[in-house]
Amino acid sequence: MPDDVVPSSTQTGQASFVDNYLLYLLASVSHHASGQFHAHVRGKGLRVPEWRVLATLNDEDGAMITTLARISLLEQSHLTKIVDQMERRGWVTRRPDPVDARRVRVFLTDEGRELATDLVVDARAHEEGLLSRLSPEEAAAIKPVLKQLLARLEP
Amino acid sequence: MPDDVVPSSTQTGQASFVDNYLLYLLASVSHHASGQFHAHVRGKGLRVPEWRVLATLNDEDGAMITTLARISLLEQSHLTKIVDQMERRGWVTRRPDPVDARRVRVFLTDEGRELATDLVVDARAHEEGLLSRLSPEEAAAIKPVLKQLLARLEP
DNA sequence: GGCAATAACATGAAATTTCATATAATCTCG
DNA sequence: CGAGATTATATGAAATTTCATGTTATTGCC
Repeated sequence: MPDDVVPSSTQTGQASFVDNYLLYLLASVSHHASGQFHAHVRGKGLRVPEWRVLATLNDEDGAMITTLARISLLEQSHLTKIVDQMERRGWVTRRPDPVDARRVRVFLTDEGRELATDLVVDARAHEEGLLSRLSPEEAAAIKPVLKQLLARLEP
Repeated sequence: MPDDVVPSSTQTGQASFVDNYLLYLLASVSHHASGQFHAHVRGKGLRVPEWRVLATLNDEDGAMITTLARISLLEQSHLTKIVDQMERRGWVTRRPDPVDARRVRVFLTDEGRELATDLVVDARAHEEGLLSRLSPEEAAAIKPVLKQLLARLEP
């Protein structure tokens, strides 16, 4: 067993740390899988954060800026700027909350809702394509596991 | 069944699109789980991309700029700048590839290796904490599923 | 060998994102 | 009721990240 067979560096390929590190696997899968759909989103003339906001509003129209930011995984001040843009583009409108004047509620316009609806259809189709790459058992397991981890994480 | 019980918006909370969308679950879990460790990394005076590069080099010292960028999920030109910083900080050094002079190989300095080693220890501990929040079955399933999806994704 | 095509890295400007802070409204509670 | 604390959003400067391109080196062919 000559030791000159083994390179001095750890480039032999097997069990490296990163390739088996949960946070890396999550980031990597998210990066590559989302990357595919993000290319589609950009092709339609949207930026990624805009797509996130549309999808969130499609679920819960009239959400507050802060809520949108939290769900969209964006900073509040960043989200304010995204909404500025989207308002100029005619996809959303701001309306003050009748109860609490500090709050700004963001609503989809008709055009925005149409765009959101279309993209959600595309997203569902893309998701199906992703899940079809897994065995039925794996496909059935992945979302529950992620939801469970998420549930035990945020609080 | 009076319809004024149901708000006009879809704020009833149950099955929204986003909360069940695979790419959102991945992004969200990655965001929140990594966020915890990233706070630790920043507390040690590193930026997140620097930690990624250290971890990658710890696995494969002397990697090329392009390889580092791909593994670290960063753009090439961005990675060049990260390496600039890390070189100034004394954590890595650049050396030309003896075979192909276009290539730049990045090596950990002693200080960089020490930092990387420490952080990998911390990362393993943090990962254990995350996995402990799942049932044994879930914990056993998550990495294989992610690896499988990743394997069927990149090519 | 030599020329076109490709690959690796660097660079500066542009775009995006974050940070610190300002403004305004609401809440808490003495 | 009112002063201080807190919450929601906006804003401008600073930092980060991306984009387009430049330079240098290598490869593939003819």
